[in-house]
Amino acid sequence: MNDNLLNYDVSNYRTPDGYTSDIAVFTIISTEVGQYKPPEKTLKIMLIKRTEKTKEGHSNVEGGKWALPGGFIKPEETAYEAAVRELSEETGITGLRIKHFGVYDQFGRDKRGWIISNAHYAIVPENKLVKRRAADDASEVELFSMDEVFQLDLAFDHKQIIEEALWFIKKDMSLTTVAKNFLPKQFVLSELQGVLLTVMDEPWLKLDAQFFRKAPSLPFIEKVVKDGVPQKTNRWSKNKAQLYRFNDFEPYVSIYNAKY
Amino acid sequence: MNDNLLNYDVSNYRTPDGYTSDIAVFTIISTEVGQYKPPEKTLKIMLIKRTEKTKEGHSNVEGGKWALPGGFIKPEETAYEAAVRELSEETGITGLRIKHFGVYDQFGRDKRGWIISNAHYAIVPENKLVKRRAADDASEVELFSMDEVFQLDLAFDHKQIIEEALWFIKKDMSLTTVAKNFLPKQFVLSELQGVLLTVMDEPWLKLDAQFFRKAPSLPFIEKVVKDGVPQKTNRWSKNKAQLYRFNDFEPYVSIYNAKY
DNA sequence: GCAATAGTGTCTTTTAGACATTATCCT
DNA sequence: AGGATAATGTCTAAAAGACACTATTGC
Repeated sequence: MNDNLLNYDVSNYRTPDGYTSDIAVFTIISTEVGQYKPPEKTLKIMLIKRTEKTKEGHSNVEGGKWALPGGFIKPEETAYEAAVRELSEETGITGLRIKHFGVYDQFGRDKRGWIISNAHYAIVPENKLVKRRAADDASEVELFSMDEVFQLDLAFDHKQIIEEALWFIKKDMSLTTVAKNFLPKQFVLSELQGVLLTVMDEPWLKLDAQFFRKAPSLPFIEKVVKDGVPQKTNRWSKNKAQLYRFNDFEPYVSIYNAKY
Repeated sequence: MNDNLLNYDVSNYRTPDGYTSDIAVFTIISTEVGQYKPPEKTLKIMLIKRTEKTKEGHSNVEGGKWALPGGFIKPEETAYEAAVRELSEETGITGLRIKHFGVYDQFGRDKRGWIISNAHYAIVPENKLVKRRAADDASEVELFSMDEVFQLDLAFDHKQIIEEALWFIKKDMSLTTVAKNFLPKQFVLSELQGVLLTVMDEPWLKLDAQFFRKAPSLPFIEKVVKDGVPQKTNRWSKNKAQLYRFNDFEPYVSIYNAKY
C-alpha cells in the first residue's frame, strides 16, 4: 500500500467552503422588423445583477456585477434541485428543462474561498420568460445578447462558464431537435433557418439556395399536407410558403463519417 | 376544470404491481484467429437463465428462460441504484457505466401483473467480465451474440428491450468516442475498424481503402509520434502499421448537415 | 409593375465509392 | 521469394457549393 495513504490525516486537507449551483438560461427572442419580414431572432442569456449589499447590510461579494442566477446548495438538496429552486427564487421562472453540464472547482474562482459550482443550462422558449422578475439577492434581471454579455465585467468565472454553456447549447441544437421548441407546430423553412442561425453559423445555413434545397429532405421534418394538398402560409411573405412540422424521427449522425 | 378530474376516485385506478430495473450488458469479445491476424471481435450481450423454482420452492415466472439481469426496485432505491445492485448480485459485476434508456410499462408484459421496468444498458470492456458468476435467482450467466440472442425464447418482453438497447448502443458508438474503451491506449486503424464493425455496418467501414483513407484525419484520433518519428507496430501483421491514440477532442456532428 | 420572399436550374468544385496497385517486412 | 496486412492511386459517381434565375403574390 502507498505510504501516503497510511499517513493520511484528514485535518491536513481542506474541505470546500461552499457548494453552489449556477444556471445559464438561454432564450431566443424575436424582434418584429416589418409587416411581412419574419422577426429577427437573437440568442440571449439571462443574467442577474448582484446587489451591492447583502440583506444583513454587509457589502456583497462581486456586488454590482452581472452574474448567472444561482446560489448555495442546501445540505439536503442535489445540485439539480438547487438549480431549479434558485432559478425560481431569483427570476420567478419554473418548469424548465435544466441540464447539468459542468463543475467549476478551481481554487481562487471565488474570493470567499474554495467554492465549487455545478453549472447548468436551459434553453427556454421566449414566452416562458415573460413573467421574470428580480427577487432575493438579485437586484435586476436582464437578457443580454452574446455580443453584449462578453463585454460585461461578469462576476466570478462566469464568463468562462457562459462560454462553455454556449458550446453545449450549440451541441444540443446541432444534435437534437430542440429547435422545435422555438417554432410553432407548423412552421416555414425560413423560420427554422432563423432559429438555427441564432446558434450555429455554418455557411450552408446562411445561403438560402442551399438551405432551401437541403432542408425539405431532412428526415425529421415533413410537409404539412391536408387531403393531399400541401398546406402553405403567407404569414411572413407575399409569396406563400410550404408549412412543415417535426415528425417523431430521432436522428443521429456518426462522428466517424462526417466532415470536419 | 375538467369534470373527469373532479370525479377522480383513486380506487378506480389500478396501481402498478411491481417496479423493476433491467440491465442490458454489452461487451465486445475478441477471439484469436491466428498468429498475426487481429482477433475477431463480436458484440455480445449478457443474459441470465431464470431458475425453474424460487428459493421458496414455488415455480418461478418465466423459469428456465434467458432474461436480462434485473429485479425489483426496493422502496428506498432509485431505478439506477437498483440496476447497479442487481447487476452486482446476479453477475458479480461492479463499477460499470450504466445508462437508463427506457421505460417498459405496457400492461401484460409480465404475467404477474402490471410490472413496470426501467431499462438500462452498459457497454463493458471484456476484461471487466472475467469474474462473472451466477448467483441469487439466476442459475446461469452467459454471453450471446446478437444472432444467437434473437433465436432464444426470451423471458417477458426482453426481446424488445434488447432490440431497443441495441439501437442505443449503436447511437452511443456513433455519437461518442466510447470505442476507446475497447481499444488499447495506442491502437492501429484495423483495430478501431474491428470495434466499430461489431456495432455499425456502414459500407465505408468495411471497405479497407475507404476506411484507411478517411480514418487518419478523424479529428479525435492522432498519430503516435515520438521525437518526430511516427510510432508503428507489427503486433497484428508482418507489415508495420501506424499507431494512433484518442485525443481529448469532443466531436459532434449536426443532424441538419448530414446524409441520411 | 414593383418589391419581397420562396424556390429552381445549372455549372463548378469537392467528396465518396470502387477497385487496382504499390509498400512493407516477417518468415 | 512468398504471403499477409497496410496504405495509396486513380477513375467514376454523387453530393455540396455558388450564384443566377424563375415564381408567386400583395400592394
